[in-house]
Order: sequence, then structure tokens, then C-alpha cells
Amino acid sequence: MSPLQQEFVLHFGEMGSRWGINRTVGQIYALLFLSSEPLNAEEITDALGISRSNASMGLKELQAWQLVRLKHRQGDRRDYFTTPEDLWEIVRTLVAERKKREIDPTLSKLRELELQGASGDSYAEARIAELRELIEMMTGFYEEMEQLETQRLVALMTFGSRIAGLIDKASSALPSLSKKT
Amino acid sequence: MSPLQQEFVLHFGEMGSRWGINRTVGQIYALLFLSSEPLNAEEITDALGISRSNASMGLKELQAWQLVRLKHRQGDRRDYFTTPEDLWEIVRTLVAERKKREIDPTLSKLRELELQGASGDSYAEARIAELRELIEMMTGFYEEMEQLETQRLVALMTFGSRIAGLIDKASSALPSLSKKT
DNA sequence: CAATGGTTTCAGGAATTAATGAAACAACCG
DNA sequence: CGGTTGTTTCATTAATTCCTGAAACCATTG
Repeated sequence: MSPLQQEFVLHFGEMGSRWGINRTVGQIYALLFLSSEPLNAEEITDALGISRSNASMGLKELQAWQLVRLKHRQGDRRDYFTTPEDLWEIVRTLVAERKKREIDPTLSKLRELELQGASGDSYAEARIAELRELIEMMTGFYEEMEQLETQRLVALMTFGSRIAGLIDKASSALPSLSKKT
Repeated sequence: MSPLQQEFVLHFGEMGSRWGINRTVGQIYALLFLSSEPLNAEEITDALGISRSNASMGLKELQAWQLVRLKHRQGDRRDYFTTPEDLWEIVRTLVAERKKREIDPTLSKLRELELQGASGDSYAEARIAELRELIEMMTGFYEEMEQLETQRLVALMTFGSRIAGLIDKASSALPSLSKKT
């Protein structure tokens, strides 16, 4: 590994714990991310100085996250791994997976709690309902954004807060969203 | 604790590890979230069946996250804790803190790596630059959204993907964003 | 200033999570 | 087949993170 790769890989390893993955998984991902060519498990093992089985586990987890892609070479039956070329695809995957792991279970739980009906604690009930509504609003918005082509997403982001003006104009027609409500 | 609170608290405890906090911190937060009145450390300790020092640590961490708020009662020098009433404020804090912990350090590292100059690995250099640009675009967008009043944010979210049309129209004037590029 | 009520720190133990090497497994090929 | 090459599983060990009780600390007040 070049010093550049080295430093990047170590950084991802350290950040791993904050991102909810372990050091090895972070390092494997970083290594693949910077490799122009797909790598096989042995190459990863050697580059990172980790055990073969640890690499295997890490790759399995990255596959569960859908963050790596499997390739095969002609006349070589080893698995080769890469990350998608397109960074936007990576972002989409990351966001989708984190939502699935960090938000969806809680949304289900909140709905379940609401279905259980009166508890005698109306403050708690109200707070739970409010939280559920907020999460629904945000996930609903996310699901719509997810559908947009990358190009439009980029346009939207580049547009920044000028978007507010657009919305103001467009929604002034809809009384439900106007200031007075 | 009512059964409702109990279940909510346990859920937050379990989710804690996925959210990058520990079980106790998740439980304390959940408890405060559902309490109409501020609670002091002892009440928390009792409700959750944890040690006094564990509660103290947890509260300290929640304060570092800016997720709890300190209150005082007349003639009582104990600290009382609450979560903000306004859920949007909570969301803003959460997003800001996660960005600070999970993204900013990496953005700095990427910039640092780029400054180090030629490494002989032009693929890696290109990928790092591309990643840095993407993160800058997203954090730039975030910083603009952060400035919007809640009301406008809600309008934007409610507007959903109809936003794409608005952007298309508005940006068709800017050649740099139009399809042809 | 000593007693009280409260909070924080810290070292050690408990629990959880990560990494390893060995063994089992699987697919291919001569 | 049986040997070769590659992958996965699993029990064990290592490392990390969490939690506790005891002690230190700090501010207030009688």
C-alpha cells in the first residue's frame, strides 16, 4: 500500500466504531474504495495484515451492507471485490441501510405502542405519537428523494436554500402550508 | 414507570448500540423524553435500576450531545433534566452532532491527504478528491437547510418530490445544471 | 467550620464484541 | 476419485466497552 492508501485506510479503521462497523470492516472498505482493480481475500489479508477469517467476516458484513460488489476473473475461481464506481450509488446504499437499521425498527415499535391503546399516561402517549409523525414525515420525504435521478438530486443540493423561496411561492397557493395556519 | 414507558425505554436501550450510544444512555434519554416533568439523577437511577455513577456518566454524555437540558427548582440544588419540548430542535441537534462526529473528521482528513500532494497513485488521489467534493456538496446543502426555519423545512418535506419540477424549471436557466452538460 | 446533600472520578470486575487459527466444507480439475 | 485451491465456521483468546461501589470533591448552610 502507498502511504496515501495507508493513511486513508487507518482513518477509516478508526472511524469505523463511530460509523457502527468495526475497525477491520472500515479498513477493508477503505482499501477497496481506493483500489482501481478488484481485490481478492488474500490480497486484502496481506495488505491489512489481518487473518484470513477476519477478512472473510468483514467481507461478509460489507456484503450484508451491500457496500461491496463481487467480481470474477476468467479462469480464476476466487472472489474479487470492489466498491461501486459511482459515489452517489454508495451514498444511496449507505442512507438506505442506515435507515433500515437505525430508524425502521423504532418506527415499528412506536406504531406498536400506539396500537396497545390507553396507558393512563397521556403525556407519554402524545409524545410517542408526535415522534412517530415526525419520523413518518422524514422517511416519507426520504422515500421521495430516493426516487429522484442523481442529476436532479445534485441540482437540488446545488440550489441550496434558494429552494425555500421556490417553496414559499409554490405553497402560498395551498392554505394548509401558509403562515396563518 | 408505566408499562408504556417501560417498553419505550427498553427499546431505546436496545437501539442504543446501533445509534452509537450505550444502553444506559439510550434508556436515560427515553425516560426523559417521556417525562412531562424534569427528573433528577436519583429519580433516574431508581426508575432504571442503575447505579448512581452510571446515571451520572450517562447524563454527562447526553449533555455532551446537547440532547438534554438542565433545570433547577426553587430551593433544591439538585440538577433536574429534560429533553426539549420541540422535536424539531431535537432532530437538528442530532443531525448536527452526528455530522460533527461522523463526517467532519473525515472531511478534514481528506483535505489533509490532498494537501500532501502527489503520491504516485493517481487513481486513489482522484477517488479521494471525488469523495471530498461529494461530502462538501452534501454538508454545504445541510448547512443551508440548517438555517431554514422549521416551518419552511416542514413545507419542503411535505412538498416531497414535486420539488424536482420546481428545480427543473428554475435551473433550466442555468446551463451548468441542464441535461446537456 | 463541620455537617449535609449532592456530584464526579476512578480502579476493578463484568459483559460484550472482535480477531485468530484450526478444522470443516466446497468446488474444481487432472 | 483424490489432490488442490479457495471459503466459511467455530471455539477460544484478546481487546474493548460498560457498569459499579467506594472515595474524593464541592458547594451550601446551620
